[in-house]
Amino acid sequence: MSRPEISNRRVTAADIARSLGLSRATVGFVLNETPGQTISEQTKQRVFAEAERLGYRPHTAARALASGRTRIVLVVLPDWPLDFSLRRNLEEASLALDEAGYSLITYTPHPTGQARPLWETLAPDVALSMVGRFSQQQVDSMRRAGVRAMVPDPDQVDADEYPEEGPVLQVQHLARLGHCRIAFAESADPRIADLVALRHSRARQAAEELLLPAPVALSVNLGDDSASDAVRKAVSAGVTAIAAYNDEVAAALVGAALRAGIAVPQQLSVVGHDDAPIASIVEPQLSTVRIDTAGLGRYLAALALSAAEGHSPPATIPQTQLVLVERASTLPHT
Amino acid sequence: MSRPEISNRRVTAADIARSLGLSRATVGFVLNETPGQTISEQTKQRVFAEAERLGYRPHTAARALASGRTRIVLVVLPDWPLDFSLRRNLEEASLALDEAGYSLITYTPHPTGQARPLWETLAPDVALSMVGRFSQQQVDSMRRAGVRAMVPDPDQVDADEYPEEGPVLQVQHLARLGHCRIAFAESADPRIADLVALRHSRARQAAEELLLPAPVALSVNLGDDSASDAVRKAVSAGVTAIAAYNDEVAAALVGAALRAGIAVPQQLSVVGHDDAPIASIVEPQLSTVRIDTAGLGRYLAALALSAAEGHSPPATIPQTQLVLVERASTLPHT
DNA sequence: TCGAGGGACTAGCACGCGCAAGTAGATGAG
DNA sequence: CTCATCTACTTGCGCGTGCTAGTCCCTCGA
Repeated sequence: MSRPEISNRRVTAADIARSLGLSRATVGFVLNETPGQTISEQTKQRVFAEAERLGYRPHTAARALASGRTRIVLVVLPDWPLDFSLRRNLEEASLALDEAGYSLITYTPHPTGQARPLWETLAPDVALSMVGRFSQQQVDSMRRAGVRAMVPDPDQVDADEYPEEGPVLQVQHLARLGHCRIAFAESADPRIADLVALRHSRARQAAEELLLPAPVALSVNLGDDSASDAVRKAVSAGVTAIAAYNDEVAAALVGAALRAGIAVPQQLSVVGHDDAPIASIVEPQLSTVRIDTAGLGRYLAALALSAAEGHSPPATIPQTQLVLVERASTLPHT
Repeated sequence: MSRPEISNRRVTAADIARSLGLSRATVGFVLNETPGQTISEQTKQRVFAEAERLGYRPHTAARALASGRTRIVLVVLPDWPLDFSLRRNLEEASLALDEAGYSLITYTPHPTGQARPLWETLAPDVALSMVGRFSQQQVDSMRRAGVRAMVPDPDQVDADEYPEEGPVLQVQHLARLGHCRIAFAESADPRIADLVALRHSRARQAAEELLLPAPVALSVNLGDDSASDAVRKAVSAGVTAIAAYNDEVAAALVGAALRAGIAVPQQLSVVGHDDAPIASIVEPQLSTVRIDTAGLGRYLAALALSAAEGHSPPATIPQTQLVLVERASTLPHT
């Protein structure tokens, strides 16, 4: 019934206390659910109700100053455009962190390195790298800025890499369709060279295990004509099926093939990776590998949280479910 | 534990003062170059030197609490992948802001909208939208969170509106090809409803000026079958050409048309917007509108700064050059 | 009757900084 | 010599929270 008072000042915990005839401390204890305090249930409810009524929002800066923790997780991203799946991961992670009262902020360091790195001004509780390990210089800078935890932990050298199983699924799928001459199409973008190489090598391993010849290596640069060259190279090498680094590369190959008069999937099968929107947009729709991005995102969040609160990290990388989605861009070899 | 003790505490302005036998206020005045204070040159130099020596970094949270300003500029980005030029412009803006003591933080609101928006926890001084105007709900939320300035300014309804000329180019292009029955395909995504509506209305205006009937309104939701419905609706309305909100929508329409046995561009022309990578990936390659964002970065920074400090905005909007890139998805009406 | 032992709170400091209001000493005008 | 003015500082409050160290009252056992 009673409307929140109209005032340009922001609502503080002291306002709640005053309006309820309580002390600031009590209000703080209730709102933070501080352990070791005995507050009557009735008072708690009154505080919650009044906070709601007044539209109270804790002042982040004040809280950070008092507690020494910012409740910020800084995710350091590489300089290349985000894969669809990575974006979804981050969204999922952000949601999970938000629930725990943390904020996820993304940051791409500048190549020039002129500006102060964002962690110096934000002083996040946790810095999480999606680019590999932090450099010693970065680690020092973060420590000085008060970053209490980093992922991967610079003190622990053992690297638990994400087991890229997607390319394995791609190759197995193509093999099951009877394709023997397979190619793997890399993205030529140097900034993602590591991940590209990893996926390529996993594809090679998978082929080896299936006693297939090593995949022909193709390279596609989005934005120029290299996809046409790649298709030409593949065809002249007798390739009947291509596993692509991701859906964009796959789509580029499909487009180039069609332009060259090569029917997809009748003459050439192409399988993508990530199940990005583009996979179901293009014609023919792409067979691809779907990643359990939600699970991965939650894992990321759990990793950051454990680092923030000093728990031990989640036991294992969840066996995220990869699924090969069969659409129209792959067909049995004839 | 693991490290030899290096004075665990962070360096504060009080440390500098103590070490120099000065008061904290003096140090503060020097470091902030506070106007209206007379400090001897010698003292200034000693303060600067000592700050440097001790590696002093102002505590952002404390400063924000005391001054009421966070010196953060929050750039709200759309949910689609950023093209390279926009990325570089953001970097440029970030650099320029850094020089002025501000930090640029990017933020992409979550589709689910479940998490608290980042501005509530960061309380930036300025929120800058790259997605069109902020919704009234967002504006209210930001005001409540203490955001002092927004770009574009929600109070100035017509000012500094980015003149969306892209749709005009699309319609003019289609008209020049002889198409009369034109449709505009919106994205159904509610997150970008404002920008979608703006482009749609610009397309409508352009059609009107060319004495064409108002474009048929189509709505496409990436990820479901709505593109097929849209194509069906367009064809039954006698439409021969579609201007799409962006390249993804355009690609989805092209895919759906092909699947329905409608030849693109022979029976249906489609023109996209943004010149995103997908535009040159799909087959047929999309005619689209390329946005030249050169210089936009520094302009953005200047815009944010003027909003932050209450100056009048920079006079000159750089004349961003829009170009219609003609590819294979549009043909003259027969 | 008294004191111990809670339950339910409150008083108040610390966090690091910005900034308004003061103050001691030097200088110059009348 | 007095007083105003200026320089070069210092004192100290307040920003909104988190949290330690109480305080007050009520109940209960002896």
